Amino acid sequence: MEDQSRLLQPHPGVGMAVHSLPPHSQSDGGDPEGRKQDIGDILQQIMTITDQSLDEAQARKHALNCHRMKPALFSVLCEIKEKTVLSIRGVQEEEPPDPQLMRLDNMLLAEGVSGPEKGGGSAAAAAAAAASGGSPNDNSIEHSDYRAKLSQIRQIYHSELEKYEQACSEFTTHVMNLLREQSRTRPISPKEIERMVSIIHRKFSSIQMQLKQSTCEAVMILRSRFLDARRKRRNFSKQATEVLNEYFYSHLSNPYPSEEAKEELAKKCGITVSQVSNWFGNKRIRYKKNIGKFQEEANLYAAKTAADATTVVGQQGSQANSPSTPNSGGFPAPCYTPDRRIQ
DNA sequence: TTCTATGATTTACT
DNA sequence: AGTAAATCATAGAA
Repeated sequence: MEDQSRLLQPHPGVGMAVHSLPPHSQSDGGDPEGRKQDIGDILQQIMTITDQSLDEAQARKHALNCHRMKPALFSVLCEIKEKTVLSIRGVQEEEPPDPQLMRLDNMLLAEGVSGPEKGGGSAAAAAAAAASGGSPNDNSIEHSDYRAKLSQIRQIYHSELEKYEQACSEFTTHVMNLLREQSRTRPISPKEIERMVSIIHRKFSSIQMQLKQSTCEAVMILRSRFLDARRKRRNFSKQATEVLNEYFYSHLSNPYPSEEAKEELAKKCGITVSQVSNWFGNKRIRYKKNIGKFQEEANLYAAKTAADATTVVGQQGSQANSPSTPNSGGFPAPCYTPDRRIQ
């Protein structure tokens, strides 16, 4: 605290620079030549202080500190300082927020890497789902995989960030202590300390920026891999296709399975409900577009269901609960409508 | 390599 | 929300 009060305070009793030395310096014989010699000596000592060993330098420093001319020299330094500080001031003050950094921050926030952790990274999953426009309830395997990888990235990011912050604050306090220590021998304004701190922070934030950049890259790579995986098409098993086709052709007049039916089909085929929906969507449109092409297939499945029906009918009586007649043979171009199905 | 089949995605509509 | 229609992208056949 005592140091602080000393910062840049013109030494009491000392007015202007070299010309007004403390009175007792003049009692040194009052010889101008001798005084010049004296100052020259001191300056010489200061200049050569770096050439000495540490112990010598410490001793010298102490000696200089106690020198009777020290206050005068100190005040000179203060004055010089005051002038230079004035010229520095204003040159660098404003710190415009880096657009690049803001972009990175925004992206990390959007991806759920930075910002508050929401229950098990669901924010990230939601963000991914929203970004890809996919239905959020399927692809659970990929989703969990993606989430796991993302939370890993998140973890690394945060631990690194913490490390940087710790290092930064450690370094800052170290430098501040150093400056405070130095303020015993040279005048250091609080402004200067502030400046130094901001320089340090800038340096560290540029390192942080690198971290953010590489984190963003990692997320991008993960994202693209994830999306690629989703886009990668795997044909359904023969058996699954058979089950779906069976349903489709036996419900040809109304090939719109209910939610329950879809679930059942999904279970039978080992695929998701939205895959079933996709399949029926594709099938309807493709069948409608080119009925002729599907004729053979239709006949095949019609015969199949008919055969199945007869075996069941044998025991049950009239027609099985197949809701529509699998009008085998000539397929009239059915005109599907989502609400009142066939027209 | 090209072509076709097919699962997934996108867009627009109701 | 569910669908039609167009489109994308890849698997698998030729």
